[in-house]
Amino acid sequence: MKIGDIARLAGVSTTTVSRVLNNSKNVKEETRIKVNNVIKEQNYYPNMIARNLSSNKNDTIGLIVPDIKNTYFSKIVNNMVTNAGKKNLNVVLGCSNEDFEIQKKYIELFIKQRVKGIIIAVTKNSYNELEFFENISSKIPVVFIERKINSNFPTVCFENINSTIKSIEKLIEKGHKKIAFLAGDLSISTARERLEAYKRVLKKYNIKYDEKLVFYGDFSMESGYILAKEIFKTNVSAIYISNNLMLLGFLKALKEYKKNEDEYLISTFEHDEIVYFINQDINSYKIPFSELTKKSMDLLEEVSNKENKKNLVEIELD
Amino acid sequence: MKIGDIARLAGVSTTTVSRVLNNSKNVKEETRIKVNNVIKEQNYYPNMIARNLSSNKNDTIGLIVPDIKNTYFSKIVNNMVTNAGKKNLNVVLGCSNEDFEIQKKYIELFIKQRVKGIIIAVTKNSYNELEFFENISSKIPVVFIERKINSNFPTVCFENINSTIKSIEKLIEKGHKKIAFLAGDLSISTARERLEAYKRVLKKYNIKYDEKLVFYGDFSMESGYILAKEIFKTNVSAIYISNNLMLLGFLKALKEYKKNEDEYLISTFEHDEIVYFINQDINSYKIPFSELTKKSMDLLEEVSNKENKKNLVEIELD
DNA sequence: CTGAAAGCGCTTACAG
DNA sequence: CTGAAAGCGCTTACAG
Repeated sequence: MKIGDIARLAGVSTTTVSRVLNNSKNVKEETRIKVNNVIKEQNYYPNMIARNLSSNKNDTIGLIVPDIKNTYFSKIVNNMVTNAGKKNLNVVLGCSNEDFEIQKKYIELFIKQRVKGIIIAVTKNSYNELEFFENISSKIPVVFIERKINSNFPTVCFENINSTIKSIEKLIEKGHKKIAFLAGDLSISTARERLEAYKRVLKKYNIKYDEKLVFYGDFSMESGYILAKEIFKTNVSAIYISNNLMLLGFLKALKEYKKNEDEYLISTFEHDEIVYFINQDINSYKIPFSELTKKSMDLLEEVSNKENKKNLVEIELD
Repeated sequence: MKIGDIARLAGVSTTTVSRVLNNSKNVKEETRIKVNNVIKEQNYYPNMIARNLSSNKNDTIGLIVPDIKNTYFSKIVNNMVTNAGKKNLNVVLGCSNEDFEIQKKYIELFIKQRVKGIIIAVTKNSYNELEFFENISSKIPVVFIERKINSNFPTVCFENINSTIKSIEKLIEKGHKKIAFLAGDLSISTARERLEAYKRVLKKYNIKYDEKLVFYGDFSMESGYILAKEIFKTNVSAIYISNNLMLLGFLKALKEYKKNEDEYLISTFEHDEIVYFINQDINSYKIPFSELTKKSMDLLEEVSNKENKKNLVEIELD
């Protein structure tokens, strides 16, 4: 069943059927009804492949995330798919698993697919590959989300520095001066920014920066678990943990070592609802993922039309 | 940059470029090299939209899941995308959120997109809509995963009944005769099959089926939480919980009521790694998600070629 | 081993 | 308000 069949059955030209399909103004009401009836009767679905080719448009966007098993990213995926669906846009998904080569493969796949654009939360170390991303961006609209690679590229992310400062202030307000910091993988912008925030807030409160209180991890549960054991050896009782997975690793260690829940006061950026089952008192943000996905789709649209005024959209948290 | 440009620059016809692009046999080595050089130089990516239209093929598959925030399904998505990527197939994703109308919208979107086929874990109650699915299946290859709707439709899922029987036997082996059962949403096949298994295993061990020990939930965390409180009123100490989310709800209640961890012996179908942080002693399966996704893609291929011998592929667990 | 030409199923100026 | 015809960027018999 193709547009020509509908045309024949309705006794009109394919042009007219196309107009009806696209809700074009210039169709007599009577004709429109006649055509729509045939479409209904035949249960006809227009071929978007053909439409996209001839109109040089595309209604699918490519989304690439580094780790969909991490609930932080599965929430992003969920929101993106849902918000895209509302606009009748499809989402093709790539999971890079933090591997640059796999990420590259998905990007190429999506370029060949001539998707409307690519929205990407890059793998670690991607900020070393600016040339690659410049090249890609010249072939297809690209919007970076969650993780920045460079201020020249269109990016939508959450405001990290002030948000993290506020989180750490909550610890200070409770009287803590010795605050441990669990850093994420510093080849990822969010990890760097959160560490920067730690340094700034200490300065703000005239607390001396102590290198021994900074523990370098990699955003994984494993590293949170390992570093927890290091922290147990110190006498700190307040901690900022740089992401949800490291928090889980930390909590796991807490449990294994039969530590009391309130032995540590913890702040983190975001954590899964699941954590409420373990410890109620962790300070974190409720992250507006839906806003992130909407704004990234908006920016993608602007980039497509080469009308993006600003490249960096930062979403404030509270 | 299109195939004609490459042809011109290489001094050959578009036919030849197309042959090179598709690794066709009949091209002189010299020509192939010449063409490939131009492709490299121009950083040319063939337009798959056009290829798909003219060859009447498609290299993307549509995947629809009911709830991607549930780690059970995000694991399926992750494995599907990864395994598809290895075959250079794209995956467009739909998240139905257990809503039949949304599911329908994604299906129609994917049909219009003329995807290679649809792999779907249906929403609850979908088994009431056989006519709809028959209709769809006549337009596009469809493979059902995880949840069955009817034995006439191509389906890949995990073996539920014997697997659940074995899980419950583990409780019986430890001397338990009074075993509570937390049922999932019975409009979903997996919930029905697990309940059936419960009945069968009781019969097998000559344990009287006691309606009061069956608690009807809906697969949600919330319902696990609520039913836990009911269970606390009874004197059972062994429980089968029908899925991962209900387990979490149960554990949450356990914690809130300051129950001892070993007060209940629990079996379940699958649970997130996260549960190890809460309770080490829960009996469950390690689910081979990768196998599910591979077999569903294989079956989709067979269905496409109308050469599927059997409609139901059940994956045994151990 | 190579190429001219028709065709995939749509859209879109253009003409009326 | 409607339609004939060209075009989107490929593939694929067919002929040589």
